[in-house]
Amino acid sequence: MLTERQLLILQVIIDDFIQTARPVGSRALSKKNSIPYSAATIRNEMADLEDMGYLEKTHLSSGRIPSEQGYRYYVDHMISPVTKFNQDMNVIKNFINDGFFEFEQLVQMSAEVLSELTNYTSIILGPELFETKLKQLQIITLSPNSAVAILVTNTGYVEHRSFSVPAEINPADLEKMVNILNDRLQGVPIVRLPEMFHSEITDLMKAYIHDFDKSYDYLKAAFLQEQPVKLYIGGKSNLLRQPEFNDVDKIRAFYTMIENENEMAHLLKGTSGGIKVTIGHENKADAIKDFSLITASYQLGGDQMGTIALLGPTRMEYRKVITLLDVLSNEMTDALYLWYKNTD
Amino acid sequence: MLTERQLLILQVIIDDFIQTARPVGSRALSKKNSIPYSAATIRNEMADLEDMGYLEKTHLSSGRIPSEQGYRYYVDHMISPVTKFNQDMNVIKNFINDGFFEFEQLVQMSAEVLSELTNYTSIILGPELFETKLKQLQIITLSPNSAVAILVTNTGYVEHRSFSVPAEINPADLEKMVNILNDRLQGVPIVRLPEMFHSEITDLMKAYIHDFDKSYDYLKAAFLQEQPVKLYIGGKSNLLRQPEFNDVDKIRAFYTMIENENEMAHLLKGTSGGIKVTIGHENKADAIKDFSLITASYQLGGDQMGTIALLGPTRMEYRKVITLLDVLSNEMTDALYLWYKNTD
DNA sequence: TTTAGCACTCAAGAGCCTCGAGTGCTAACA
DNA sequence: TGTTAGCACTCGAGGCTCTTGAGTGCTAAA
Repeated sequence: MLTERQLLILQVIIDDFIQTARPVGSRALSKKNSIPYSAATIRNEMADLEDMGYLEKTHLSSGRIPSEQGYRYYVDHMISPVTKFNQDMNVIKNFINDGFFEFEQLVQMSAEVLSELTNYTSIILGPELFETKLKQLQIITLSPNSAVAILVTNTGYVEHRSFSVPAEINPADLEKMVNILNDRLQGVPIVRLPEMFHSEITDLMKAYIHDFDKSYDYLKAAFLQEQPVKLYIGGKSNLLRQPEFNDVDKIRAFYTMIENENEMAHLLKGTSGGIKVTIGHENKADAIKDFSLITASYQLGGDQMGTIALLGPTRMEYRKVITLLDVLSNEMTDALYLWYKNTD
Repeated sequence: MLTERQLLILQVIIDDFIQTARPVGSRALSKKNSIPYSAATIRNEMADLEDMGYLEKTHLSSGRIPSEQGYRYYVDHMISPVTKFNQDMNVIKNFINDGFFEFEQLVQMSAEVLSELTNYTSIILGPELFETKLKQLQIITLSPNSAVAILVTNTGYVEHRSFSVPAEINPADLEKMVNILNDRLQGVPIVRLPEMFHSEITDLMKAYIHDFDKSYDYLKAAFLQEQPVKLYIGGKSNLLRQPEFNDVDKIRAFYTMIENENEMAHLLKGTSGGIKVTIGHENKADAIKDFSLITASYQLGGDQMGTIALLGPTRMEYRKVITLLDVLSNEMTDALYLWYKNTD
């Protein structure tokens, strides 16, 4: 268990290091008003904190920096609710309540605002279709040999895809099929669409449609092809301003990782509700063992919808980031609730 | 005018420097089989080429590197049609002819393939709606207070936007209006939509629709709000592998620029048909005075549609890039032609 | 228990040296 | 007259060494 004094010293060291990115030494600490002990005393405490694993040295005679365990303790026990960031919180609230016009836009702007306020990189994983339901399917013929397929969910999500129609397929047939599908599939959860397509519908349609198999394959491809995950990343270049990024190799590693959308999406997925902080080696992905990731989710009526995250150096302004993420995810959840309430 | 020998030497120097990124000296040159002159002779020629502005030194006693003027000459006079990149060309042809399913996907994949083949950063400016025509407008009511608006063009481009419907607006009215608009506006060029909305349609509808003004404003916002430009950037981290990027400040500058989508779009716009090479200071934007930009456009039946570009260091493999861009833009134009032919 | 004092450590930066790749110029050669 | 060999000179890069300053641990005194 840490003593009062150790707590104080640990906290001040971490706060200071987060600000300056430089190892903090006993003498500098002893000069602060908040710390009424001599350098020697502080040295003793620091040595103890190091033994306990909360601090580290960068080399034998350097000042101390927080270890990952130190950050962990800091995040778990030392982040009292702060009103210090009121101004930033208002920025978020205002921009959300400004009224948004489109869901994707809201998400994208959130990412930008967030990384601007924090100077870290923000990542937003778009809504999962998991719990949404089909509102409408539609096929629009553009020419004898091309068409565009549109799928709309009850949450207003629109997917579309244009494709060419081979000569042997009759566009009119396609439209007929889509009409039938529309009647029968409305309200079906998107995830169940593939099986419904297959099991329930085909019998009915076979009777009506000439050359059914080919047309069916076509529709299936048009509507059910898997969509890539939606990932918005804001402020990629922000991190370059952090002093830990003075090393070209680190930059390379960072950008190589961040451009791998699949890996990023994988990283964010599976974070359930609430705010979660992952520090350094706690991260599964090797590429961000030097980073901390803070995730929060925004929701629509209890079903998790998406994830907001901030990625920064382990030396991160945890307080600020946690506060802001909390506000943002609540505001988004509220906004989405208002937005979609009464949706079937 | 350059002599035979000067031409040879200039070309070899540029080729060599493009490969190695190191200043090339007279002695190294004289050892090459293709150059049967002694180091001293070469030194004399190099001095002349420097006087003429085609070469530079990095410091008083360094080897020579091409000047921007040198690259310009190289690009204008020394790039004979090359079959050397047959293999890469085939990669492009194959992937395009693999059959694509969606326009946006094609564009995005092109960007990726291109930057993979070249190791530079590729930028693709999405199609302009300029010449496309309206195929269909649609409004889908999700709930009493939200709806999604969808706009489809004759080229299969789909734009959509969800928005909330204030209590005082009757969704049935909206649908009625959209039906009327659909009848009257089909085939109208997208750019003319705003004026058509205003001038031709309002009189007709005022008669039919209760509380017309509000509903009208709403529809207008839903369908006519300006869309941001579509910009795909592929292989952003590729350039980090180039030796000229060993400087953190340069990296910062590069990423800051590349994330500014508007500026990038502006840079690519206004490049008419054909392939255009802009070297170093020939670029308007300060941020890429160190880079070269090679642009090509892909077309649909003569109307310019979009721009493909590659951004790299001035020390760029111009031959390869030009060859590949040429192939890609032709292939895309062909593919789009097949795709959209017979479209109204 | 706290503090002062002292010997010790290390990173970072400045200064210096060496090495190698390059140049320009001059004089000799074909 | 064009080409080449030779020589003195230049400069960047990398390796050494030294100094400085911020820091530590340990011991002994208050």
